[in-house]
Amino acid sequence: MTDEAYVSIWMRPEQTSRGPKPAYSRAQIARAAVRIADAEGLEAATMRRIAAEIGAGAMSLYRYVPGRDDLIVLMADLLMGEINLRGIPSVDWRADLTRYAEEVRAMWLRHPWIATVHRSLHSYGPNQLLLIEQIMGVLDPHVSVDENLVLMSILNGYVESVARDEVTAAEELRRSGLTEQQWLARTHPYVQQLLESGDYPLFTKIALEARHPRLTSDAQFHQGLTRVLDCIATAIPTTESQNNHEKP
Amino acid sequence: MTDEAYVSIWMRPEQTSRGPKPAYSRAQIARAAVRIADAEGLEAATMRRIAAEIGAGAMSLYRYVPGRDDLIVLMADLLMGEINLRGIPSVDWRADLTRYAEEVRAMWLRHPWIATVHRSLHSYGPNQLLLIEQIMGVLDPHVSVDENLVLMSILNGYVESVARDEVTAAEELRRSGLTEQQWLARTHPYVQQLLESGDYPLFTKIALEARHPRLTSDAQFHQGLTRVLDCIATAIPTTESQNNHEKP
DNA sequence: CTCCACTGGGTATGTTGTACGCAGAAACAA
DNA sequence: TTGTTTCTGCGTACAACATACCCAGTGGAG
Repeated sequence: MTDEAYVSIWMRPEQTSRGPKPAYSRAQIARAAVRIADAEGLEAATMRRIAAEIGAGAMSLYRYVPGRDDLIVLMADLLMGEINLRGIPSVDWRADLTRYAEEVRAMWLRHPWIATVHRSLHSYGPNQLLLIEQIMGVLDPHVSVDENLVLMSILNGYVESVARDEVTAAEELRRSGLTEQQWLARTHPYVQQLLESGDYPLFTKIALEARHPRLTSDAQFHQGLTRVLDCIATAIPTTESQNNHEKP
Repeated sequence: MTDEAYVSIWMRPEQTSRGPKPAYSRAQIARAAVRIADAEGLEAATMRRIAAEIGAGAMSLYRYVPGRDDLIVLMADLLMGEINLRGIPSVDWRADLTRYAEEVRAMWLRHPWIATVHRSLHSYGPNQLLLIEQIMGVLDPHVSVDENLVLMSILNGYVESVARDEVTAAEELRRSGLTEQQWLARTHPYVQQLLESGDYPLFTKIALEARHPRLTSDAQFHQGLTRVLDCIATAIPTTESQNNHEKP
């Protein structure tokens, strides 16, 4: 299915000309793979397992996809399509970016395995590209393209890194096969050892004094998000709706 | 080497009591693995390959490390030890955080495979924990622990997400085995197709009008970093050295 | 009706992490 | 010193993986 000048799966559309009608489709295969990865992790989504899920033989998948890596690219783009940005951009950029951040994080939590997928320009499919269009459209009326790129890289960096931490922990818990209580009980001795060693005073300060880690992960997320959006606000020249800053 | 209540490799220190003197060591094995991963990617650092690198039999490694995943944890902590933060915290928090950001990014570029490693609390080794101590120490005199956590998560999010994008591209190039020119020539048709489709006006605007993507990656990185630090500055109550803002 | 580009998929191969077992070495107990 | 125990290095073996190759069957093009 590949030849020497292969670039990406997006340059190799599904084609059907002569011969028997295909029994399956890329979308069907990708959806089955996502289902398995959601439930049991990306490493469980093997070619054989995916094929079994749709009732096909293992080697049949290679009629639709050059290899497993390309299939994962398809899966990732499917996920990007789940992000619902209807009504964006609106008149309220801050609300738009908040909604975007929440949607991205929610998608990550639904599909924790996305943290293991490498994404770069040539792997961007239609859904990812559409997302870029919509999100760049939010600040496009207010700032230059260059400024827009910088600000979105800060926002995306924050959102993805928080989401990454959350799903890393969630995946570890799932992989362990333990309940959350059991897992915490297992991890506790290590934390205890660090605290008692006395070598890590600031880590100790975080563990003992900080209220942030005791908030719900939702609240933690929004706390940082608010700061990021405040930062973006200062970069926007003339805003009629100057947002409410609160300093405790 | 593992039993039912296994937590992490940091709870299982290297021990030597009875029996023959070990011929190798965890550190030696981890260093060899890092060397291979740097040169050929993490997937090339197989147990057999690492063992061969130090002149051992494949199964000998399991006398030092419970499994490959734990070895990768050791490798990651070795990398954290490369980050040189001598003289931090100083009196100038902005210089400190800039240096930290640059050091982290430089480390990522030296070891691109770090992007594929999942890190979470119970995988944090001594070097990672020391890094946390040092970096939390920078703003500790100026803000509350909670504020500090939020601000550092924004900074780390930015730094790691930019570094991640850079090393993803670099790894793709390496994996292709092509020169940069050849690689760009390969990718070009896809970009061209996107531009010509007319479906992605903002993507087109970025490709044609933006100057940001034409800067060196160093300059791109520092541009966003400056903004992040400006954002942090607004969260610090009384600063004697109010930094120079420039608005074009 | 003939052809052949296509399909589904069985079999086979090379590579991986790692379980198991064994021979030898070093510390301990006598 | 002399067992005895507990460690070491590591060869062999195995299950799981992605996937190359092959072949039989199918259905639109001529």
